[in-house]
Amino acid sequence: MKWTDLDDNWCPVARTLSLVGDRWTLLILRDCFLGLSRFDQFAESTGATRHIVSDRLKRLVDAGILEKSAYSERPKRYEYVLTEKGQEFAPALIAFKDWGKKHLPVRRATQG
Amino acid sequence: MKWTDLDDNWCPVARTLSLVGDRWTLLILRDCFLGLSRFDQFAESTGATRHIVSDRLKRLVDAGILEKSAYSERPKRYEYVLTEKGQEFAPALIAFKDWGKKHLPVRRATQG
DNA sequence: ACACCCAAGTTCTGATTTGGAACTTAAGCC
DNA sequence: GGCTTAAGTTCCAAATCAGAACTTGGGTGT
Repeated sequence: MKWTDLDDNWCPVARTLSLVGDRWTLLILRDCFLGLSRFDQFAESTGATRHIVSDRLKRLVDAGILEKSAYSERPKRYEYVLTEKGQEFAPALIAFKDWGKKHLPVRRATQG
Repeated sequence: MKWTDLDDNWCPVARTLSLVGDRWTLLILRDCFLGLSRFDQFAESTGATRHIVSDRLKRLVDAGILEKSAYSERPKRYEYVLTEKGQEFAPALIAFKDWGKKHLPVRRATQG
């Protein structure tokens, strides 16, 4: 079974995962909430390859979660911003953040 | 960059994703909340291959999100149940569920 | 005893997806 | 003309996945 076969699953969680169920997609979404909006920013911030960033942005735009618009005409330059549908994804990321803060503390500076 | 390189990221969302940032893992977690607990149940319910189920259950147990315990001694049979750490992941799945229900309605039975 | 069934995995192979780096396109700057 | 920026695309090797078969340990039926 593959990715998109979940998109008509009976379960709303599964349907959601068919769209955003991979780490890079969710990381890009996090970046959007942090105010980033450009291709290179996503690539640098997430650590994903440009290849992946390109693919995931396409999916997100197709799904109506992000909107691609030109912020410069010549040279053509685009930015990606959250649609309202995308904005409403915030609770999920907040839940991830809260869980991570509580259960996965960064354990560097080992009691130095 | 790979999966587990996110586990000491400064961002709690990224750290969370290093553990549960893939569709099968999250689908298995959903099943746990629905009351499923056995290997074959996860495989059938999620549609993931046994290979993947095996791998993801291991990760979840290692991470302390699920606990593996024998429900039968001879033959040895195991089940997987949410730890408290795992239980606390509920808000994230609820957020996914709510978002999916609102934004990704199943569009079959097309106005039949 | 012998054949068949179940649960929980593991193993195998071919197909798909990644990762990483280089290349492209279009324009501005010096 | 040559360097820089931004947004992608292309290429190949490596990692991961899908699907099916096999394994292990025991129970059930005859």
